[in-house]
Amino acid sequence: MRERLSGEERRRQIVETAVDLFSRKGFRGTTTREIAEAAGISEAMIFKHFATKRELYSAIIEVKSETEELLATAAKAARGTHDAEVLRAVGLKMLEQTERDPSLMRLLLFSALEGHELSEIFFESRVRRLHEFLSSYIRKGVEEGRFRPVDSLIVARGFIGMVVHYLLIHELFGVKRPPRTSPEEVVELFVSIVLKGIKR
Amino acid sequence: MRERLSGEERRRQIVETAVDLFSRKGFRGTTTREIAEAAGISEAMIFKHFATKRELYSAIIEVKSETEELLATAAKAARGTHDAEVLRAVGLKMLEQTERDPSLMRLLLFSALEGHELSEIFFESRVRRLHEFLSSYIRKGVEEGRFRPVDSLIVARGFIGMVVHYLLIHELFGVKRPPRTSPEEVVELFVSIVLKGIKR
DNA sequence: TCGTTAAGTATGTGAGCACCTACTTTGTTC
DNA sequence: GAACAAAGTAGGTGCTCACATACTTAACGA
Repeated sequence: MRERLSGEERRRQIVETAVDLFSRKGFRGTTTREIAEAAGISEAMIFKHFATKRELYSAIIEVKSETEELLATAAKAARGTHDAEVLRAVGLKMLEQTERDPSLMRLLLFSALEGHELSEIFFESRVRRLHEFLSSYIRKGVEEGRFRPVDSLIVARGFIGMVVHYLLIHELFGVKRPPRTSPEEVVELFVSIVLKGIKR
Repeated sequence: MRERLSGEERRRQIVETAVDLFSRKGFRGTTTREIAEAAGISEAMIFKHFATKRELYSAIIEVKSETEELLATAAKAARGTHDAEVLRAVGLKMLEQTERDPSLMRLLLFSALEGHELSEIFFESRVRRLHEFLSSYIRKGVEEGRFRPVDSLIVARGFIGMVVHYLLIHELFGVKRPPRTSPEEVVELFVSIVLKGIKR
């Protein structure tokens, strides 16, 4: 016998199931039938909760854009004394979060490539705000004379790019992780390069 | 009246048309009907040249993996005197190549996300070899004492990550380019950060 | 305990997909 | 200029997809 859930619960369960499938196979690559099977219900239940497949996809993206742990961590770290702490916190959080659940990164890439209109919202909440945060932090360092005069936004993106690319290579292209190098060491190296690279 | 081409020519034309469509909409998002229409022929012609849609996709990836201008440029630059020249050459080439034709980058991402089996070959020829090249260049610098002892592969990926992420943001997420900063300046900044960051 | 509400299902349906079959046109060769 | 091979087409075919319809079952308050 199948478990009977409340509307709210079932809705959440459908979203969770769909996240997994969409992130692995994309919007077009995932069928509503598959989602229903994986959730252990009939297809019609999906359409009772979401008018269209696209609406389900949008619901996912909205839910996923909300969980904004990353920025909070970064902001807290920004009150630390050393520049290294801030960058390290951001880098490690990105690594940890993505390695624990790569579906977000894949979803972001898929929606951008497939040209989903909600990709922008997603990008805005997940990427842009992080860029802004790091950028303004670096700009302050420049103004205070700790860093040489650089375009802070480009530097911020550069640092994030290092980390993102590292993740991309492992999570997306399946390159096996270097056995003797820990994530902490990798982030540490990136942090030290950027900080040495922009200091006066 | 439609132009009648030789088999070889038509085959090439189909591939070119398909590259454009696949890179914009992915493998699953592109229909053989669309390709035929865009190429100005009937669908059956596609299947006369390629047994399956997947075979057409594979043909594309093989063709696209071959054009190895990038590494050649890099290798030439490696004979230059200054480290900056080498990194600059690699970075600029990546920028220039991708901005002229973003389809390659999109194709690479799509095939990795969609889990196409040829993604690996693609990755190997386009990405991995560049990593190896830069990595061994940096390793030499470390051995010769110009750079501090760092994991050369991580650094190489870090630098490439900076450039790739910059491209990703603009080509994929459609962020408008900063009006006052030229690509040359951006690459120059990345190069200077990495070189200052790893020098003794 | 009965009536209402909402969760849930079985079974379509029309559109669009990859791919096929049976055929016609065109360039080339002797 | 006839024979032949290869380029090209019109019009399917069966399958899968998103989504719809008509129904059944369970939960729960009055």
